[in-house]
Amino acid sequence: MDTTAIARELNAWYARTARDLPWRAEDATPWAILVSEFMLQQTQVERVLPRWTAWIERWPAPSALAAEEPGEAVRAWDRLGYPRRALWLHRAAVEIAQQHGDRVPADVEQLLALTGIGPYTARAVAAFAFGERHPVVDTNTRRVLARLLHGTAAAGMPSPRDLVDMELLLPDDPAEAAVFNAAAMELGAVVCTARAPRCDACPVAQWCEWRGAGYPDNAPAKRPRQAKFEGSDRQVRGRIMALLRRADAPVSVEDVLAAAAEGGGRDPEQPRRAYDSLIADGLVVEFGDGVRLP
DNA sequence: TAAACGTGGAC
DNA sequence: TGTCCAAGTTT
Repeated sequence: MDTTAIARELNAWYARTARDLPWRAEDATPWAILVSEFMLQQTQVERVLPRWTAWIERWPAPSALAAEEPGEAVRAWDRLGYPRRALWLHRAAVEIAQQHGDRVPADVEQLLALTGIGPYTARAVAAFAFGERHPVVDTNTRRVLARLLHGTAAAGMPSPRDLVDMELLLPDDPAEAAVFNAAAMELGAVVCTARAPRCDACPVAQWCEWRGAGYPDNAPAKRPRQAKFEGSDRQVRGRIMALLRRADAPVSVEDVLAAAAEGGGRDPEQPRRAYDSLIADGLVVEFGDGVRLP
């Protein structure tokens, strides 16, 4: 396995074809990159683009966001999903403003200490915003590594081995390594896709173990698939959040529970359960005799 | 450690 | 139409 050739070809492909995304621009600030990573967690590029642009324009620095109420972050988050991320991003902005002099830290350990930043995001920010050499492994890269290195149709459960695998291919030069991290993600996102991979467009197809084995249907066991969304507590929580984002004044609990019940679910306790969970998450707060965003 | 956490696009 | 899946993190 010629790891040097793989890195060279993949980076050249990236230089040739990479999507022109604003957080990849030369003048993108570490804060702008950090915001993009929060938004991109479990969320596709196309849906993130308009929210990211508005966000960076409105809050060009962590301190600008930190000066707002958390609910403003939740509102600006709009329908990106998982609104707890908006709360966490606001919290991270406060931490950066107060503890790091309004500068996003470059150190992985310090990034990991920020709210809402885990192993992926910490390394992504260190690599993409500061050019540090780290293996950055997301779901796209895990699939690419699974096929290229292990000859399996899909990745298994996330594991520390993912970082070891990536390190095997990662160029020594930090700048090239940063590009390679982005290129592996890009390949997984646009060519080596989960459903219908476009191997004819793949710059590293000649080294791909899965292809060499004739595309066996050998995907390792994965975590059980997501529960049905229709009728779920998630859906009900989403309804409540949509109502409160729209409201410019506190909403009565009765109205909130009524909106939560609109789907007409079987479980009579579901509206209250969803409401209580939002209170527990801090996404909804009681205010006077009503409720609103925090 | 596994479950919980939104929303929308693709097929 | 229903299922899969998407730049993960937290408790």
